[in-house]
Amino acid sequence: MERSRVADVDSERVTMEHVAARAGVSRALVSIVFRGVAGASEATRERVLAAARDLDYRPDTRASRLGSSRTRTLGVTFSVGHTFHGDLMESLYTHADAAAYELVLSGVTPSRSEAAAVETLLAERCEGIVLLGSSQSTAQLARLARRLPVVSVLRPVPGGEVGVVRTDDTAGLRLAVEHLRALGHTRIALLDGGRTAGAAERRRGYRAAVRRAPGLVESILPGGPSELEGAEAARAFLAQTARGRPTAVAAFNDRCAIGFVDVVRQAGLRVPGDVSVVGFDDITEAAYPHVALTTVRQDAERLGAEAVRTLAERLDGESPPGTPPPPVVIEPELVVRASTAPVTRRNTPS
Amino acid sequence: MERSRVADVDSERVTMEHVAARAGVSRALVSIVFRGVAGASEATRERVLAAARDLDYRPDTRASRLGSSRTRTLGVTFSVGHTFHGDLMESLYTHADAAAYELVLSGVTPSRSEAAAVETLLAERCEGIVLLGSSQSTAQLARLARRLPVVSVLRPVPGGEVGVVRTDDTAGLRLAVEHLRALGHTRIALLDGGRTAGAAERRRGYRAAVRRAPGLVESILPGGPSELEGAEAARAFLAQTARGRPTAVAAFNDRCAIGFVDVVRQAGLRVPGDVSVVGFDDITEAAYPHVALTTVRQDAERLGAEAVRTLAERLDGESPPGTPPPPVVIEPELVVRASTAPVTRRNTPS
DNA sequence: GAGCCGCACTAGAGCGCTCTAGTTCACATC
DNA sequence: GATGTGAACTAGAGCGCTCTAGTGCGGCTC
Repeated sequence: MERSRVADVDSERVTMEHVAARAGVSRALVSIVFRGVAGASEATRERVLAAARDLDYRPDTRASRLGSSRTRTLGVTFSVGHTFHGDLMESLYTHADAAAYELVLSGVTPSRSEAAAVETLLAERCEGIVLLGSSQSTAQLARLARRLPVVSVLRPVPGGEVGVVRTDDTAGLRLAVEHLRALGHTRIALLDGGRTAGAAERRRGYRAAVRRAPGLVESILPGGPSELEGAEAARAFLAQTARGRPTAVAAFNDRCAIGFVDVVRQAGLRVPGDVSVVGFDDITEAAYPHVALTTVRQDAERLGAEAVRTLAERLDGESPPGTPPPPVVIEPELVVRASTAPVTRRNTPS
Repeated sequence: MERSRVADVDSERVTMEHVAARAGVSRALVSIVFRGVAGASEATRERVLAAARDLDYRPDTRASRLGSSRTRTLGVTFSVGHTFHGDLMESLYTHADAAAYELVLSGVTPSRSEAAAVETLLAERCEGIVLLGSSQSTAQLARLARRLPVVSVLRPVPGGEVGVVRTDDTAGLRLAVEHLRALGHTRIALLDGGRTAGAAERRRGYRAAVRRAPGLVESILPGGPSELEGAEAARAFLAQTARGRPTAVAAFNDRCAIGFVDVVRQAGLRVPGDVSVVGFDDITEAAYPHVALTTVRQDAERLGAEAVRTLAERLDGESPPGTPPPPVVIEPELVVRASTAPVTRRNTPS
């Protein structure tokens, strides 16, 4: 029963053999044509492709990966529905394609852990793995990196065993703080990112920038990766006396900043009139006219490009095997929009 | 050169053969253990698993899919970074797992078309395909459905060749309009979704509801799938005289609603004091306290479950092959939060 | 005309699994 | 003791490709 149904399916399955028969050549020749390597005359090449088109044939990737010594496959773990991961993925697809690698995606959801996602990538025999905003421990990552080349995007990993491609988070927050200071702000708060990837570095950048500049006052409000935490931070912000409140805020990321802005505006404050806000990432929404968020831009295009390059160079033997490449740190860029303005008498009632 | 490097990799590769040798059994027995089928004694089973653990072995999915007549694999196309697709994916992973299918993801990005995404899924020899919010033409989808079972989630497809799992969009907008009417609103506008999946049905639902209820005035503002279009619609809304403006708005989706609310609030209007707003989807953000959007909830969990069930039943031969199942239409649910309120004298200056 | 080159093409042995058709063996049955 | 039974296990032929090591042959040189 089961067998017979399967047999039906089998009979429909068109393989290289069928294409070869139709084109009047050997299987090997068809393989040569589809891999795009030398060894077939132009005439035959076209005949084979025509036969394949007629039969609606396309090579079975499972079989080709098995047959070849290389799978030319890169695994990617990411959070499904995460806006910035979407931007990164766009870049990964482009550059993987250019480097002749295929991408295998494995999503991380509330009920599907990153470890499980990685497990399926290993079972697929990916040659390298890209982790977007990994939340695994350094030890776990190091163990994985001993198996195959791994690059952590967005999240720094100490120890040097794991490849890292990230934005200079520390410099990013320095940029944010200096921008606000140049506008005359002295009470600049940080909406912290807690334990999220990159948060520790941004906190460090904030602290360093505040301490270096004379007259700045350090003030850290608990925040987090989404609008929810930004909104909560706003409530804490509003609970302070108007006199004692910071006049500017640097947020862990754009979504956090957007949640913050939403709530302070609903409370009747003006952004940037009463409080200036700087985000981080430059997600698509930040550029929408009604949001117009000043932010520290992470270059998704370059982050993706470097992640692929890092792995491809190791896999293609262009860089010494064994030694993972040094971390790639990309400089962020301040994008000034309409959520920041010079400090005014209104928000510094001295 | 190339060869030698590859040979090194080969030597590291641990296969079923190695596990079998270590456990002192045949390859076939190891296969039996890993597939979890009957035919191995408990003692042997444990010995094999122990050997596998020692060698850090995991079966090669490429090879197992090739060897078996079934791949037990479902392909999914989705928009990377799309919030609601993230919610759906969560459900898809859960139910695919329960039905003993694996998911293969293929992302759609601005530079990677849905057709290209489908192409890689076919090359992977998926047994069925789930399309989230497909934007392909009916003809393209019908052609694909002739090759293998396909289910379109969120987007209705006429013709009956393609499986469909969706929310009753029409009923959803009726729910929204009736809720607003019950609050006393008579001028209820629709922020339209344009050509996005589901938009036509929602428009129809809005029209029907408005026409059925005496006293309601039809008013459609161009909108779209993101905050950007919601914000633009808000500007058109604000351009109307305060007297002539609708007192309530039903948006194509939550993101559109959020953009709308943002802009009208920045213009000094109160939501829901001056204008009530209803969204659609019930994305995570809609429930955040500072957003508190009244919305028509699409049940991501059930949509995902039905998508998997539809395909699994056809593939496992439980439903007659050839005839695609009837469309599954899931009733939406109104979630009342704080963005809607009874009409007041203030917003109906008669 | 012998010898050689290089292009176009083929044979066939893998790749790491699955799965059918066995084999083996302890134990029960008559 | 011959036979049967069923559980535990194995042999080996695929699955649809890749890729090395060929073969065949037209054209060139000397």
